[in-house]
Amino acid sequence: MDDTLNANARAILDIVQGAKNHPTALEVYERVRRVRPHIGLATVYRVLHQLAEAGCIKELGRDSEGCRYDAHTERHDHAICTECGALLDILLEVGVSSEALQAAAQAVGVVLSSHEVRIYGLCAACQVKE
Amino acid sequence: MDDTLNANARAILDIVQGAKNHPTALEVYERVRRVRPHIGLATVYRVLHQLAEAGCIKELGRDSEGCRYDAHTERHDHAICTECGALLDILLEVGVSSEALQAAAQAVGVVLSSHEVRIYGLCAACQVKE
DNA sequence: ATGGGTGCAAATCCTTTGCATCTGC
DNA sequence: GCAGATGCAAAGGATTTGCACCCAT
Repeated sequence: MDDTLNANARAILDIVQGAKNHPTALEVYERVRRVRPHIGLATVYRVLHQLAEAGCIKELGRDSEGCRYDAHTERHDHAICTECGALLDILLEVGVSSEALQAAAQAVGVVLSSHEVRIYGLCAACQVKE
Repeated sequence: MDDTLNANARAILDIVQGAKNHPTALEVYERVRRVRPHIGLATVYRVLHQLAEAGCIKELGRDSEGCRYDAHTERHDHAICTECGALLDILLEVGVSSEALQAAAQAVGVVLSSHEVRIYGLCAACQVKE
């Protein structure tokens, strides 16, 4: 999956995979610069798109900071803080029944390929601040 | 819920509620201009935030076109086209068990307030193009 | 020499902000 | 007259693009 990657792409993939959070393109840029100081921001964006296209990473939606990337490619769910926007990985033990998903998808003419549950609420840090 | 709104806010809320799709701020702006030609884009953004804050509408995540708004405030789910990004309302008849949601939220220290299921796949229009 | 990948800078796009003006009370 | 709302234009921030350059083939 990754032996075709060049040095920049390799470094970027390593960073996304090694990140504990879901880094934005800018965060990836800053981190990759420590290893490859001459890399340009445009290359980071280009490579992130390629990696997402290739399925090595996933592009999560944008929030106020920008687009976030996730190297955790197996199906999983997310918890999102309604206050600060923090995005945390979760895994629902009991998923949604796939018949229900299929039915809902069919109802709007969509060919189902995956799904994700998002739960919203206050994260631990924001509970304290309230 | 809306008798405290002024004319601009009223017009904007009407437009979001009357929209069949999930309009972006720019779309709302263009539509509200037909009714109130002097309105500024900044006011549209300000009012949309206020309405979202007040719970009259919901702010959906941003996609390539920008931030989308939804006047459909009851809990529901979405189908998202992986090709063109189209965002469609769906409702899963069989939801996720609330115990599972609670458990997952607790596991990451989040106080659960709502949830949403997202299904991904090709929308009808994009199936044809493939 | 050739083509893809790269860096830089400029351009774009959406969104926010500053500020002077206008409005309703 | 004042406080809040508004329009306009400028600023801000993320992402994309144009283009010349460089490297490996």
